[in-house]
Amino acid sequence: MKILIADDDPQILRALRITLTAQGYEIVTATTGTQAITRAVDHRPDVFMIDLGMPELEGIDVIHAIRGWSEAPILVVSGRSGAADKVEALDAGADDYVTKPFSIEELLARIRALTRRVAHEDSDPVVQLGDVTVDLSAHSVTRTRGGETEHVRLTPTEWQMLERLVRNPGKLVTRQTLLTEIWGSEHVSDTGYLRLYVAQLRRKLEPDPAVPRYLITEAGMGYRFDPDGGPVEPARETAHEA
Amino acid sequence: MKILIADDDPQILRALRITLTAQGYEIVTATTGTQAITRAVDHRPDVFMIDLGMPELEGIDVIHAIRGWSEAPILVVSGRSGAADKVEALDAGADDYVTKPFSIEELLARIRALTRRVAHEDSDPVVQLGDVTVDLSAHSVTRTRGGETEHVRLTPTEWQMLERLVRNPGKLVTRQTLLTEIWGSEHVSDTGYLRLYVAQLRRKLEPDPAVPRYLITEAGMGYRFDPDGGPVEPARETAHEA
DNA sequence: CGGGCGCCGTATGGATCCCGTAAGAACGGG
DNA sequence: CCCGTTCTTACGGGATCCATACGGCGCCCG
Repeated sequence: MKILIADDDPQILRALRITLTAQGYEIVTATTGTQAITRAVDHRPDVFMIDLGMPELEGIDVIHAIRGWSEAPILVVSGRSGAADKVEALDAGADDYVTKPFSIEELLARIRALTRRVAHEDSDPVVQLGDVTVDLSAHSVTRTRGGETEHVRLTPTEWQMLERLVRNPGKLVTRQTLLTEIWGSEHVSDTGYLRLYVAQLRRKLEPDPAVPRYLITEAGMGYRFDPDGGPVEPARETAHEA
Repeated sequence: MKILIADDDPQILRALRITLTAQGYEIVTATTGTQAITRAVDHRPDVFMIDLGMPELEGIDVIHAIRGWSEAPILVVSGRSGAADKVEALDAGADDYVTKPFSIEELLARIRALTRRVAHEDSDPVVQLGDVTVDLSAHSVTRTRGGETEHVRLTPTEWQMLERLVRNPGKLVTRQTLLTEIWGSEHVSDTGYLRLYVAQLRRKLEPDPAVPRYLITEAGMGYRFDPDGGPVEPARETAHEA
């Protein structure tokens, strides 16, 4: 997420750069109106923070210029607190207006509110197991067969186990961990739950349940989810390499 | 353009109603949190103006509830000017925060800024469930049978539930989520509400209520709306078939 | 080299919980 | 006071979960 900050006060610029960088934003700064436009065209920021009282070009004109080609949110930061200034800026195309001095926490929250609408493409944890798609956020499992998608129904316990495995791709999940996290801390002795539900999951998810490629069992330790699907032909000899 | 104003001060309500009506807006008012949610579901406003200090239900909870099914802009109007309150409201899903007393001109400008963004978005929430059409924006359900269209009446609670499900197509909606968002955060134990209203919805919407194809129940977890209508042949238990 | 043992996969049956349905009471607005 | 909505209660059916049993496989050990 890239933010362009246009302010003629270098001290404010420095402070904001430090704070916003710490929040994970990428910062581009400008000290004049013309520079703001130039850098905006150059860097294509996702959010604008624009001060009104800049030399060379008024902030209002900068807003107009930006709105000529960008839909990105514009947050105006200004020392003027009059209603007329706010109305003018907002009607020019700004999305929010904050007066100096402002709380940095509030500013961050307003930036989050503005970017929330633009950046709803937060990567959904979606995992592919051959022709089966697992969407953890939607709690849905679908199998695509010949262009047709059909839903695969999972019981709550099956979900619990699948979630534990998929959220740790490639890593071993101890039998102990699964038992205590799903059935409670008092369960330590394996009475056969795991084998049961792993079998059930494989039957519903694996292309060939008899030859597991994604839900791998580590004998004596636990289970592991292999996101790559393992080898296609497991019957060969892959003995000693380096 | 319809605006819902939720405030416990009837005097403010009256003043805002006059001013905003003069601007060409359609106004819906509410004086309590629960009433705000009810009327929101009922009238589907394009913008929300919510006061924080309302009885029955905190403004924050109202914001959460609205965000459960609506993307409409939320403007918080509050007497509290602390940064913490602002951060909390904005992070809960609000788009703007204005402190009382406020300039009416500024308020109008902020509303214009918020609605400007919505006008560009073009999600037309119309869903088909067999021969039944659900128009979320128009707040209407019609069944077309042999060229003839008849109106289907839904109670407010039925709408609440249908909204939650249809707004999240394909995604599982937890029983917990439905309970807390529709009946309040104090409800956690299922006393049978959900089964009741889901049955009611199925009776009114499903082509064959005995074999649900759109309002799918996920045993032990919640419910899910399947926009594709699922398979014609309901999936049997996973045995050993090709 | 062979047997014993432990671990894993699979199948089956019963106990329990959850879901769908219905009928009736309580509540609130017109 | 009537009517629509919401809530309570109860019951039958089905799904889920759990316990048990059996066969296969690899590993350790004799």
